Amino acid sequence: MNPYFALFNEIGIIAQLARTLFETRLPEGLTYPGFSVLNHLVRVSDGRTPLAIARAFQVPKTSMTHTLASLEARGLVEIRPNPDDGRSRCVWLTDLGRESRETAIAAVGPDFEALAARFTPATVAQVQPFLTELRREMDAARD
Amino acid sequence: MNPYFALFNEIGIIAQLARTLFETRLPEGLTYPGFSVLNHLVRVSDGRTPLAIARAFQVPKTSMTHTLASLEARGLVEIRPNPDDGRSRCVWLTDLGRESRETAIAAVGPDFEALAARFTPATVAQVQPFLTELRREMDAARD
DNA sequence: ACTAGATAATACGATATCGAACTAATGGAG
DNA sequence: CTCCATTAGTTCGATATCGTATTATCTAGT
Repeated sequence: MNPYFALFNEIGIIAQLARTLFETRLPEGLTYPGFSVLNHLVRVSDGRTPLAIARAFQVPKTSMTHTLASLEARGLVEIRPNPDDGRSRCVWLTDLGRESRETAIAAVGPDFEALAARFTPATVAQVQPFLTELRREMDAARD
Repeated sequence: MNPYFALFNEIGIIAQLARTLFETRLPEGLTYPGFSVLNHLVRVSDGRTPLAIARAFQVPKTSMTHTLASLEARGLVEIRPNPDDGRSRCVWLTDLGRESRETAIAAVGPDFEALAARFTPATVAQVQPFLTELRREMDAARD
């Protein structure tokens, strides 16, 4: 089998397994995409527009509208007008949103520990650069 | 950031990018999950039950019912009674199903080639064992 | 052989995803 | 300043996903 095809096959399965596992740990009502958005906002700082977030995740903006509406309804983010652009809006994390992210991350702690027993952080660190480079490359390729 | 968390984060993004890219290449009407099932049946041989396939993909069996119904409606698989178990059924690839898989794989050929320009098969082969092992481990962990 | 619990698959309803069409605001060309 | 092509976001409809409940069948214990 084509080695690239095999690579993506494996990556796809791992992503699916990780997602399913993670979802069982998430607090009630918080979805995986919802969590991902919270996490993204913490990592790159909030105040982003819905479109910028949609692009970061490579999902249609309509999907992001839906995800954000759900997060807002649960009080995990606040969406306010963009002072620089009347068409646009800015997404801000609430304290509850930050807490929910922390809680979710803490909840998978034991899973990570189980994994650490089998794969040392050093081993993981060895693969990380390749994956980061691959992601960057693919990210750049879509235009 | 936790190295394991970062790892899955990266893997999740790559899977998403690969999926989106792949979907644009698929023949009309064939979905990504649909293709994945065809591919799975070719790789591990067909005649599997819906439940076995659902487990292999770590998706609920109701989802697989839906995916298989769609594949069957398009004539890509045939679903026949399981001679060994009256409750169950077996999924068989049709010639058209095999062809569709081939076509889909061929359609991403150019993308793979573009990738090969940046990542040699040797580099990929270097990372593959880690990913395979990780997948195997996570697969075994769910019970 | 009979019954109780387990298992394979489906039906149904709620939610998620996403393309196409729409609305509102922006910003550049004249 | 006035158009108008572009852009941000939403609405709507079609399809996908998945949890719960249901039906049919199997299997183990008696």
